[in-house]
Amino acid sequence: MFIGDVLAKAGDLEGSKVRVCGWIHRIRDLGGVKFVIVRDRTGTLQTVFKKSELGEEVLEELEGLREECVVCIDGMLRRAPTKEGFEVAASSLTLLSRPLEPLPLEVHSSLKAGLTTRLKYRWLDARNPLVSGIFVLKAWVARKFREYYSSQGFVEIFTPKIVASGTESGANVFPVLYFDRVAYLAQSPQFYKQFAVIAGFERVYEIGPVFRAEPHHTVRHLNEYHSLDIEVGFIESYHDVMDYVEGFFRKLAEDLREVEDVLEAHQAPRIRIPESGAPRIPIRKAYEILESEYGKRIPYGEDLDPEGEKLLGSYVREKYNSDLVFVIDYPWRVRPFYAMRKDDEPEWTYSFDLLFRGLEVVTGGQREHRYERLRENLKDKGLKEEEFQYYLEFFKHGAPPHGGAGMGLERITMQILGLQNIREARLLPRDTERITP
RNA sequence: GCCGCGGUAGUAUAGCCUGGACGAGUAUGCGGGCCUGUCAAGCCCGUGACCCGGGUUCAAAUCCCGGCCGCGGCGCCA
Repeated sequence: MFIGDVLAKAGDLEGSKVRVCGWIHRIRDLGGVKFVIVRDRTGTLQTVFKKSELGEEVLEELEGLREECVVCIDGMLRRAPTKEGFEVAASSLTLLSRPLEPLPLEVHSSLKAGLTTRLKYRWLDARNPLVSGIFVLKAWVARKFREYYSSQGFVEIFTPKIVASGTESGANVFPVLYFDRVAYLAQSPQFYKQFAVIAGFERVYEIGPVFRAEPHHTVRHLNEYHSLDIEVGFIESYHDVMDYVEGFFRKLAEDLREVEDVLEAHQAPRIRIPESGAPRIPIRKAYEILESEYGKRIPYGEDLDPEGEKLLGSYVREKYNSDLVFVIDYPWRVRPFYAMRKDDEPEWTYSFDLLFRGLEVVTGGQREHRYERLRENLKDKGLKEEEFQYYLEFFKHGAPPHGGAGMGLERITMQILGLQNIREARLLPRDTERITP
């Protein structure tokens, strides 16, 4: 039985025999009485061994016991002035495994170690409840994503991660040997989710890994991460896509109490989204706000830099009491060729980014679904049509207007919990320096 | 890719600027001892480190040069 279950039913189980299995979290040895705190995924529970009750022999078995030994302990559950309100009066202990060497990382205080050390010994670090909580929350976000979009009539798809070319410039992809040819790890499911819409599924979503071969050195980039992707056909405008994205975040905000324990442990605040909706600010307006409010100048027609995003994040927080802000109508020159350009001003696009507490966590927009326009876009970007031939083919036989978005699962997790480094939100991060463990 | 910072016991740190009493301090872990209600248990004893190579100097953890490794900012992006 999980410790969490024992504690949940403690009222009924009081006075009866229980068995708890897990790792030894702490030992407090007072000589004639020994407290052994056991930890499993669901919590910790104190067990107590008394010499006067058990005799010398049982106590001797505890010699050499130390932190992170794997044990099962049998005993009687009773009330006690512990944090949990209960303890197990132990009758026996079964030792299943013990550390062969001094621990390179102390589990109960692993967060005091440097991130490099923690990642090197991640199997120890992840035993810290504060750490495993991150991944419980991450799994919860993924589940909410599935639930929300399924409920909105979306179908989950599973697209190839080995691909023939990148989706944009092709510069930032990892090559892999594919029999006698070179293939690449997918940097985005972009083309295939559009494929799925055109193939008649109309509304699709996918949770999958994406690979970016950029040598970045920052706290918000990984070379492998999980992308939450959606794509929707028959939209009226890119606002429909934003509505779907906002709906998902609203769902997260509403249901956040389901993961209250994790939030409390990380002292994470609620997600604030105004009743009227998250503000949608054209980037040209954002330039003005940054300049007038903060004296921050972004060159006209450029993307926001990280500082600009942070500032805009605090602006909407104060002005709209919102953790979310859509920045819309990005310049054509900073967006990929498949973005739809605005009818009346082709230097701008029907696209958006979503900033969550000042960090870009979602990118999306309406896609160009008209074959000839797509060819023009490619040409305008200086891309070779031949390289995107297979993609262009999709659009020859009836492609509805559509749009979609890609969201970074680790970035969302990081922003919900206020983590300082995205690597914390990835069990085994892949970055420029790290491919093990 | 460009720029900046750093590398001291298993882990986390002090010391470095201003070279000498640093024979490298502290916490925790680990080994041993005492202890029957701890909850960061406590107390006592022990254990264990200056990234590598070269240079300056009477003297280098400390200053200089090179290397290796790591971290971060920017660019790019989720």
